[in-house]
Amino acid sequence: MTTAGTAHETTTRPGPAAARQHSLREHNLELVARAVFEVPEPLSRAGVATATGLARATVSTLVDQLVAAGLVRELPAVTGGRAGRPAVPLVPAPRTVVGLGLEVNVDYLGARVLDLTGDVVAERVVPGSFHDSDPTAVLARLGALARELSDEVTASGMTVAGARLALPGLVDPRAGTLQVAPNLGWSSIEPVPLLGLDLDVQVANEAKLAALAELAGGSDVAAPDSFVFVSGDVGIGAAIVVDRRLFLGERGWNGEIGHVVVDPAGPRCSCGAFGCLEQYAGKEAMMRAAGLPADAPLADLVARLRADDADLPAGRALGSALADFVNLIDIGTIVLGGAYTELLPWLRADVEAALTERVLAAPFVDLQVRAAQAGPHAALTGGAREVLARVLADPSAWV
Amino acid sequence: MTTAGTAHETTTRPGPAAARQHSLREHNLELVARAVFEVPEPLSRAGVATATGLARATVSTLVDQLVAAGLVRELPAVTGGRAGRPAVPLVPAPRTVVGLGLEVNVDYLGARVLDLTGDVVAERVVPGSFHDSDPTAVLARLGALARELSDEVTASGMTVAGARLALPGLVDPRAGTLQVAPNLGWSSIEPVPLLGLDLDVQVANEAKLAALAELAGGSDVAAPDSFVFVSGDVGIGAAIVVDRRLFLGERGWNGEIGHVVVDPAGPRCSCGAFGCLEQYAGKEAMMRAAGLPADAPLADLVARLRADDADLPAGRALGSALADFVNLIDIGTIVLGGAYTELLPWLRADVEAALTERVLAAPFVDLQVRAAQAGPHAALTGGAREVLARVLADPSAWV
DNA sequence: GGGTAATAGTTCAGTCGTACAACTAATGCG
DNA sequence: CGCATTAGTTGTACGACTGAACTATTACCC
Repeated sequence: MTTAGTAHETTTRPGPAAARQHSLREHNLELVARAVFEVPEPLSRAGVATATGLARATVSTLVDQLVAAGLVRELPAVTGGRAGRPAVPLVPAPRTVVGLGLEVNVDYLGARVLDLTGDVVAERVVPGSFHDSDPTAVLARLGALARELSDEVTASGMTVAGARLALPGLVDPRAGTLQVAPNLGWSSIEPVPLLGLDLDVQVANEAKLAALAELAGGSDVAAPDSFVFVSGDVGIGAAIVVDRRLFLGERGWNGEIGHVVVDPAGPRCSCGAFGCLEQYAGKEAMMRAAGLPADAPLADLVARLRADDADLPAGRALGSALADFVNLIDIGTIVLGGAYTELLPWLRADVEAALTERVLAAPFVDLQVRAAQAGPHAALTGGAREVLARVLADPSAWV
Repeated sequence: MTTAGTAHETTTRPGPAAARQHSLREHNLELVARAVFEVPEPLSRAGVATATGLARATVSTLVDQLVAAGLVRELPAVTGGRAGRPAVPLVPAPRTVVGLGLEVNVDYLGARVLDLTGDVVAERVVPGSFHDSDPTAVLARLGALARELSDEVTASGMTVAGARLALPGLVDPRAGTLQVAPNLGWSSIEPVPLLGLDLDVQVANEAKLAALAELAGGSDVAAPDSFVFVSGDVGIGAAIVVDRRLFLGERGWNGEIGHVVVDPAGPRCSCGAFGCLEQYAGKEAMMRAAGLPADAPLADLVARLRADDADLPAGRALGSALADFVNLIDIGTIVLGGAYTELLPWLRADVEAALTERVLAAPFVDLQVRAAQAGPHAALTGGAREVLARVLADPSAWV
């Protein structure tokens, strides 16, 4: 079923649907599933009951359904030092239902499979240079890679619930189209059919999916519930997460911080305007400012910065644009991803100074700037997690 | 019950609550209420059934409850030219449950009562100058005004469901506090107790409530489902509406477009930073640019513009800041309120030029700039409507 | 070792809300 | 005047949750 989401256009506003008996069950099934999945320590049926407020009897039937569907697994009863019948711990079932994350970016192409526990089950990442590439050829190649991976995990008895394709550009998830990806040189295509996959594949913006990966948190630090994720590379994209959900605006084309005005008298940008952030804090601009070739690897810049012990001039520009962002949307935590993760030590001072100087609410808010935790190729992880989150949100489809 | 919302802080994430049988009823009661309220032509019970997808029998019992609660009224059966038993049209009950909107702004103070049909039942607006005023005295005065109005409508048999107090500044609705309102000269106060009202009063930002008023739409033009509302006066505030709901960010302190960078080499702003939009497109800046005294009435500026037939220089700055806004949040419709409503003819060209030049998604979106429709003192209307929207969202509390 | 308290999980009758179908009510039309 | 048509009501069936009683399994104490 190679679908891209049907666009049920009606003249009347959609509005919420009528709630029937089975809507109740679906709602509570999701509630129980979340209770099992989003808790550090495994819960028992009784634990789920107290956590959700549902009756023990109700929880039992719901959990049984999740176990039967293969989404939840029972661990051996643990006879802890407490009196009473030992509890049966419930955990996300490993290696049963999995999500597939796909990505084409400027310098690599890859696919990653995650299971419900968050483990990486399999992955392939192919470095390359996809600047001004041919979408048909590249997507066919990624499709072949994905099919290989998918066949592999299916042979091991897992079910691939769906896939997300991350692209660095303006994407319409509902229509399944890519409007334009400047750094790939792609425009006006329908990427999903070109993959040739027999799966439910949806396209998404790379920064948005990377932000979702960030939500899972690092090994030591938990992710904040609301943050702005800024992915700095050749282009600069951002995503807004509020209460652990992506905020997409009208079409999902928000977060284009790379083209915020830093100085109207500044250099001309590839987008046609003058003084965009990208001309100060894009990867190529940072390289040139450091006296390096525009396409030098990031490591060269880091080495130079280590040696010179001087801040990046990009910091002031980035701080100014981020202050605008915070003034406009009121999110107090900023997570820097992409190249910025590694460059943060030489950016932090100027960014924080700009924020305290320019953000109106700064005296009343604890503004935080932190490095991304999600690791390399975060969009792959985010895409796979998004698929699995959809499974979690509607477990009844799997029962 | 002079409350300001309790802040149930728990260590665990709140999450959705368990759904019981009565949650079903509450959900469907809201669904039916919305169907009756948000439709231009009155619906019958059968009409509501087809519109909501609920069974006719279910709708009947739900409608009966709404009628019994006094939220919905039955009109005389209309024997239209069609065969069959005549339908009983259902309409929002006039003058039963009402909402109270309150506001203190720089140049006036007022209260307005709306009923469920959207009619203004009563209002008082007192012009004045509240720049650097004493919050205790001013709020006591507004409280007296509000009590007068409230007593009046209560004597006519109506029930005041609650009130919203609009203030031009940073407000924390949950805590019921005002952090700072620069143009009033107020900071760090709890306004609600100072009103001395025996009602559920909540504070809110003025631009946010004005945007809600805008949602009701004008007499001729329907309001868009998603838009950015920019309220331009001495200060410049904005609100973001997505799918007919306010987007508030983390604390409701978003939309501070007045302090977005227009030019880092520009004049120093009252906020301490340089080159903020307010220094170009704030009311006082526009007056001075036109050679008028900073506190001249808006009509003087309009007269001058009519005579000169020249665009406002503020247009370019405003357009630049709005382009940043659209790039960051992806909302295609911009509604200009406050002083901008009247000044739009002399701003439009430059604003639209900046948008098409700077917004990355401009080639793919129909960007629209339009004048606000909500009329004078929009925040009063928005506040009252917000109270009534809360009634609509949970009619079971009134049954 | 056996009794008791404690906790987990299951079973079952009770209640509530919706769906479906049959029924009554009221109108237009031929 | 009868029939078709549409609105609204009544009654039965079914599904989902609850609470209480019951079973299962452990720890602890004498």
